[in-house]
Amino acid sequence: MANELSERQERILEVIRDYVVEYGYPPTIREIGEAAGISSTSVVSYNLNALEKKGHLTRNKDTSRGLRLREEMIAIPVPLLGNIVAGEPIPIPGNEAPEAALDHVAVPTEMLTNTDDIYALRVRGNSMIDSLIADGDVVVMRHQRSAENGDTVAAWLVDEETVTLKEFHLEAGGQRVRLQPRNPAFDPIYVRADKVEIQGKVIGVIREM
Amino acid sequence: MANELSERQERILEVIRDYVVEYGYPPTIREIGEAAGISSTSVVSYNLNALEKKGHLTRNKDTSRGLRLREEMIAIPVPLLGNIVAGEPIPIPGNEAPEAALDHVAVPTEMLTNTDDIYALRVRGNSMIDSLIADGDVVVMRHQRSAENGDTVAAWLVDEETVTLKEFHLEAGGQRVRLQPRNPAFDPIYVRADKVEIQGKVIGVIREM
DNA sequence: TTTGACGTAGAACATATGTTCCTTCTATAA
DNA sequence: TTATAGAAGGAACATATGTTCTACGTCAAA
Repeated sequence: MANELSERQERILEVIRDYVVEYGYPPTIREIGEAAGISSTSVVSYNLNALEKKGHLTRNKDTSRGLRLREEMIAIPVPLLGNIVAGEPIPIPGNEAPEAALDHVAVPTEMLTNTDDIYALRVRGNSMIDSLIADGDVVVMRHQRSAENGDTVAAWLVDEETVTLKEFHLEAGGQRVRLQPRNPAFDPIYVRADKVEIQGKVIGVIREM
Repeated sequence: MANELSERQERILEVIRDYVVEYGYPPTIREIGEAAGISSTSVVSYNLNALEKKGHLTRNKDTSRGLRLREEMIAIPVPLLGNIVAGEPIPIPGNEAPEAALDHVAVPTEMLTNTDDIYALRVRGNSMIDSLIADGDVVVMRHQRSAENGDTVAAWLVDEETVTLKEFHLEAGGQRVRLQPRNPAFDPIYVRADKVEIQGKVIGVIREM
């Protein structure tokens, strides 16, 4: 029973997408109508409600431009705290200086659940190449001091005084940590558990070319 | 001369960011005022104009919620056309079936200039590991049949019947193509120019973990 | 002190924009 | 055919929302 979209509804969705991309905010009912070739505002509203019922968007009553696509195309501004270099610890998102962010990068919403403790770093140098991360990449991080097996974490190697991004595995009854590169062409590193400090979890990588 | 932001303006920017994340569209002047502790709409408007002059956002006259942050947090919905597997040619974004997209992924605006001919593919398998791309990654592509030196392209190797993502270099007076992995630990491939077909240019990679 | 730029308030105003209501048209079931 | 529901069109309406104008306080230059 009509869970598919009418041609008109497909068109409306497309119009909204295009509009948001162009202007950065959703269109009004009249703008949708104009772009979709619908003269009556009530008809647009009618179809918008139908689209909401079918789960393609959300409306906010009595609110101008008060709609949002389910596809959720909004990207979250994440503070870009600086560069990550192999020889230095990772800067922590301190409450002290939230203004310290160099800039912000847009991160696709799907990549995030809650936005607290999330920050980004631009990678300098190719020291992370064995974890498939190159010079210039942006890594999206969640700040945390512990990790579960299988997490890709930023680990501070106490002896080497180096940060590295690797897959975390606690072994030998918690005595030893295996840091597994995400690139199968490279070998894991084994370190005594007390010689590793977790600085955060890697939740995403964004590379522009 | 006052290119810095006043405390109030910082606050307004923050309010807008939070609001957009929460609702998917920008706040009204009154909503900004309420959240920032400003009683007068004209003051909000005044500071919005100041922020526009300083380049932090754009306003659209007489338009409700007609503002957009320069940081450009909108992500663009890009059609996710399918999987890329080493043994098969890359699906082309055909006008025939624009509905063929499996899904859409949000791509940070900065990654894109114009949105035509852009599509995304999910990588299956680790055959692209030498270009720092792993199983599960999403590659953002621009469809094109030619490439310039230094572009990272999706290349179809005629003899091997394989697609690979590599840096493109035309050498030997156009006779030979060098396909350079983006990972310095791997060696380049040399192919006769007529044995390579460009299928598109890689403009970005998104990895969620 | 006076002047003027800047930031702030509050109220009035104009209009941008969602909603409601009444009709009309079509298609399908009774 | 008649009845009923879905979809569409148009106009009137209510209000959400940006703009304008006047006034006030502060601060630095003249």
